[in-house]
Amino acid sequence: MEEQKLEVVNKPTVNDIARVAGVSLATVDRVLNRRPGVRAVTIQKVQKAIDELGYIRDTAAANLARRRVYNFLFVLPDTDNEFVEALSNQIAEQSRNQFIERTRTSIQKVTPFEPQDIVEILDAVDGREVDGVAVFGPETPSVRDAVKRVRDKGIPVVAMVSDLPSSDRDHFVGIDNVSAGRTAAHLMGRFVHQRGKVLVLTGSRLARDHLERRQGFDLVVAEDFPHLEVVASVEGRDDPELIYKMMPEIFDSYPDLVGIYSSAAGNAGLIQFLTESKVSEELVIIAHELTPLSREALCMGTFDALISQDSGHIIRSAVRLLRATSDGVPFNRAQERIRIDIYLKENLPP
Amino acid sequence: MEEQKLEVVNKPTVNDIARVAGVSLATVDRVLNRRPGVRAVTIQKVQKAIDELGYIRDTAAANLARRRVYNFLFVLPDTDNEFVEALSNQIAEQSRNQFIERTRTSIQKVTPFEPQDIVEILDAVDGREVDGVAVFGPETPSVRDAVKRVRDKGIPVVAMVSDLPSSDRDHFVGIDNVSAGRTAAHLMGRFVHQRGKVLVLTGSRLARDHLERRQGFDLVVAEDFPHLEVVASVEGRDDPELIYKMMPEIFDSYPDLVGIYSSAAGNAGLIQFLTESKVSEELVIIAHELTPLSREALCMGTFDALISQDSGHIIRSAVRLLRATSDGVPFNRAQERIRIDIYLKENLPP
DNA sequence: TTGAAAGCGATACCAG
DNA sequence: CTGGTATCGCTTTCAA
Repeated sequence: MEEQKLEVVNKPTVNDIARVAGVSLATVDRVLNRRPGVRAVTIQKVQKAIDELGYIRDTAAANLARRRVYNFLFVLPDTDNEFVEALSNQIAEQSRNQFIERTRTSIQKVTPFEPQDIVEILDAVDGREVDGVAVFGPETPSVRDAVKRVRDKGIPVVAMVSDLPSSDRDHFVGIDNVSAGRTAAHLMGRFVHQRGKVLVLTGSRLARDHLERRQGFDLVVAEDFPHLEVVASVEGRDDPELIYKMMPEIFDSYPDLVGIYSSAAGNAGLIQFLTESKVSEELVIIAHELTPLSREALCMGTFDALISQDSGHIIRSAVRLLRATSDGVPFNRAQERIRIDIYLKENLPP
Repeated sequence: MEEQKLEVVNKPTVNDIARVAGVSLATVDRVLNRRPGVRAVTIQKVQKAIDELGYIRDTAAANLARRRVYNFLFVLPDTDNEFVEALSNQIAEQSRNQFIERTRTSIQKVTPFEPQDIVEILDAVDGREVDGVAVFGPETPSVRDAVKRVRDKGIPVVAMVSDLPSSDRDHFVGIDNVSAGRTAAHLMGRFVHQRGKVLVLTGSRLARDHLERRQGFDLVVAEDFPHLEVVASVEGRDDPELIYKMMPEIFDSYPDLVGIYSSAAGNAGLIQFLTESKVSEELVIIAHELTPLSREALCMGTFDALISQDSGHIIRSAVRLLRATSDGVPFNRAQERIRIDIYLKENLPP
């Protein structure tokens, strides 16, 4: 029959399964979605047909029929930090496209470095309203536990930017921060020609990303660049003003400072100090995240390189992962890998 | 069960338009798809309803009803070049996912640096079988004209990796190659400490990407790094053996060579020569594209840095652009921008 | 435990 | 010119 020819060319549908298995559409659907109320024998029959035909579900059609809408919640620290702002902006900008793809996103801002806040938000998550959560927050036992509780409710959670490892984690959306620190160290080692001291400006010891960066940085300097010495790192709490105030003392303490690795946020304070105080042009500065401010500093030559992660990619990736996890379908690891971007003044995006 | 709360936010459908405009579904569809046979007044009515409701078409549903299948053709040079291979592999790897998204891809290999071949393929493209074409090829007048002819048939074309500018081009999927050359120069300038000569190893003068890279490289060295001098560039035709054979003479001619910018393909020949001949460890080598071979060279310290573009991203982007153009819908510029990736041995992907 | 039938949002064919 | 209606692939009542 002609019918057979079509079967070869077109991809099989639920109707094909039903016909081959000799059951109704409803039953096929029950088996497909692991719904109860089907005899074991029937399940076998249907499963056999599914396998034989090499059935692949048409998610678009399924979502249409189901009138599925994904509701995702983003939990971000409530700072005026440019990078966090970039993430918020991306969530807003992408919301139109996400809308078209049947997903709605909302943002909850929480007090920075205040785990208890995150815990409360997470515990308040209602599975009837929220289909997935993306969190950017510190890694503390309480946060980890709260994340686990959300997952136990069957709601997928992804960690953004800073990892929140757990045995049953869904995924981490961000760069390998140890590797980012190593990269910064390599650039520092090769950009600095003379012998001297290097300072690491960090954010908070609660922030896993900051710790990892520092760790990677120290390792590589020690291994590969004997002409450099990393001095005790300074905690800037991502606070521009604090950082600005701390700088003079640092330069007094280390007259032979040849480089600064600004591994966290608060670059505004650093930039302000550097431009005001006219430090040596030789001083190599490597910072994190491409933002309007850091971009400007890079162009002016105040910064020498930037280690960055694409905020647009992070948000898209978080949404794709949440959707995939929510549907129980696989995702493309390579596509979801967030790259460690290196920016010099020559490869800035337009 | 609880009442649905977000009911208000339901997005309008064709039915809503029909109801508001007081016409039938079929008429709404005609207006929506700019089909003929509708009175101007009626069009006005419908358009008004569309605008009022803020209608956004559900592409998934439309594609379902239309049983739309996108057929895209990729035209690639027929070389054993690792980067081209990576592109082919990506096309193959992604085909499963593309299949799910109703798009089929096929590949046509053409003799490298042989414009006539591309022209023939392009002229043979049949609009009934192909919905879009992605080309990676040299920029010659004949190729440009052939591309134009394809577009005139109403078939979208995107250029990959190497741009094929034209007044009515659809899009270019790849990095800004001038900027890539500038980036390589900056790294070279900062990595090389002593004074000396730098060689640019290029591929073909037909390849626009190679030309642009060289141009950017020269510019930045001249501007910012007076301790370096760029010598006449050498054309390796992306051929490892040729490159291997040429190297000894080059080193004889320039005893004070301090760096090589391998701006094209054929790195295997360069690597082979370098490892065999034990040249100075000081020599800085910057090459293009992350491949198994170049990755190894970077890890071993044979290469100092790699400028790269993500082959997976390029293919995904080409497909998304072709689909969007084909449907006449807008796309997200930021998402489709291919980054100039810089790889050091510390930030290699796993 | 199973099936028939009514949609989801959009398109397309056939009448009128 | 315009409208009615079947259909796309899948889900979901409601009956049987």
